[in-house]
Amino acid sequence: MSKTKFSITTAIDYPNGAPHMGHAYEKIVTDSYARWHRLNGHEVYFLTGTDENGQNLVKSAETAGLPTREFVDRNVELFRSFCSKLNISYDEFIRTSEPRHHEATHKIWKILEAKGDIYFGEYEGLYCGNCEAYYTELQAPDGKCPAHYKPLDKLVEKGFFLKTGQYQKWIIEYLKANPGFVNPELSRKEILSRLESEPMRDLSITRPSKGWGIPVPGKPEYVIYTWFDALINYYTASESKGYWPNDTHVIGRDILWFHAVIWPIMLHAAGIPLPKQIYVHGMVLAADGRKMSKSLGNGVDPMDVLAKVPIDSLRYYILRAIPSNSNGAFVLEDLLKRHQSELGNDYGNLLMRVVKLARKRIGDSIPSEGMPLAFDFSSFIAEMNEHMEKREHHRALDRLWSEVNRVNGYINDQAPWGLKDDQPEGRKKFIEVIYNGLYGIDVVSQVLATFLPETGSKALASLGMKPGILELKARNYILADPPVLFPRLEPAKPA
RNA sequence: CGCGGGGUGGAGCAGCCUGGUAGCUCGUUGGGCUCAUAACCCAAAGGUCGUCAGUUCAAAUCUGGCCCCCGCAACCA
Repeated sequence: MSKTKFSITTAIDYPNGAPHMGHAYEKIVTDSYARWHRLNGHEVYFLTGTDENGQNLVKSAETAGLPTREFVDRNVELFRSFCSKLNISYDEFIRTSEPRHHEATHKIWKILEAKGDIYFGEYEGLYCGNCEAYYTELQAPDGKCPAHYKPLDKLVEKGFFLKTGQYQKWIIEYLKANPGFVNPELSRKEILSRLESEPMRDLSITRPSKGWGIPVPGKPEYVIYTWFDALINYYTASESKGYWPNDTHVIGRDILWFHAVIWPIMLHAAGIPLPKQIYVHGMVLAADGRKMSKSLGNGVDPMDVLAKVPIDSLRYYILRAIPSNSNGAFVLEDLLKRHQSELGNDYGNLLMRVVKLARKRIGDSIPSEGMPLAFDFSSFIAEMNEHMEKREHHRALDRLWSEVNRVNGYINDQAPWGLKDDQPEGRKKFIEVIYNGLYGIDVVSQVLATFLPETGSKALASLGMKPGILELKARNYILADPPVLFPRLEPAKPA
């Protein structure tokens, strides 16, 4: 019997600098869904990668004083090692500079060109020479560049266009007929109202070549616009491994338009099936509630956070404290608080108190035979599934924590330390209570490992278990010295 | 009148669709326990639900006005 397949992607990252908190967020969220499906026995394909085309990279490389190729390679390495630091369990890392991606892009280009959906034309717009970018009248209502406050030039540029306009009606109808296609609902409504409010212009999909990017087939003086090729990465990688159409594209609000409108139109026009869902996560805001930005200097570097706390504290914070479907502020103090109270005191300490007591009074081997189970976790698992299915991981973690508290409460109620070894009934009851404490930790940790892989794995190791096997039944435990999973944070010493 | 989201005890959020005891997590205070990372468990205090008006027997919840905050606004990754 073949396993259920589940394929999930992140947006690919633009490597013109070091990875930031937004990248961390998207990868951690996507990773958790991938791991959740693996725990459920599904055959998972998790794709991430880098978007390596576009003039901005050429510019950034110049600024850095490096050849573009070298600059890009160096930054891509940063993204790769970033993923490994965050314990991102991707199955494939695609780079849009790879030949296979160039080939796939050309293939789709040619299909669309043959259909007459690509044409050569002129684009007229307001251009800022300093930004090397065009602005719309909405962006620059006074005709001045919003970044440089200088008057914009009216420029006419020749290039290729995709007839997105003629698919406007189709995409509107598709979004209406498939309410689950864009999740959450408010993102779908937002896209729909924009689509219905004004006519769509055709998308300019080429730029004059500066020797970097994917050349237009037969017209090497032009390169293909980054967005046009970038979106194709999902298809290039997934299709070759038998995972197209993807189940979920995980993206940020800022790139919703391209994923929920342009990408479906490209696929539809080329006669390729659409991905099943676009899941739009919120944006990580700075502590002041504004967008993290270099110019405001309000950003938090994920590497700085990792210097203070274990990776799983960051993962936990990002997954639980930032709502899955809206923006949330990243407050370092709040993260540190949760590290200590929720992770350390609630969960870490639960493991410690039960395992230590067990090893002291029973020993390392705790057989399951004859043990009545005090917990029924089936509704917990069912509710976790519901939350994850709805892409509400913050609620899933909330739910998970109520189980941590439940097990802690059970230990307190039963007060096994008060049960005496020299009375047969007391001894029997003691072992039962301890067994159930371990059982609770076992189940909770199996589920937790999908969000906090390192923590779950360490906790399970001290029960003699491995992550990845969730069984709601009695199992034999072989105990080992439990590690301090979330060390208490030293109060900042006065300098 | 560009589109959309939000304003609920100290902090972060749920509830609003389908009006009728305002719920959760953290924090605070008191108690319990002593197995454990001074951790855990129980209890309590704390809110005129942004504001003004309307509908209603009854509004955080429905309607309208206003104020404030935020995201997006298509050639940008």
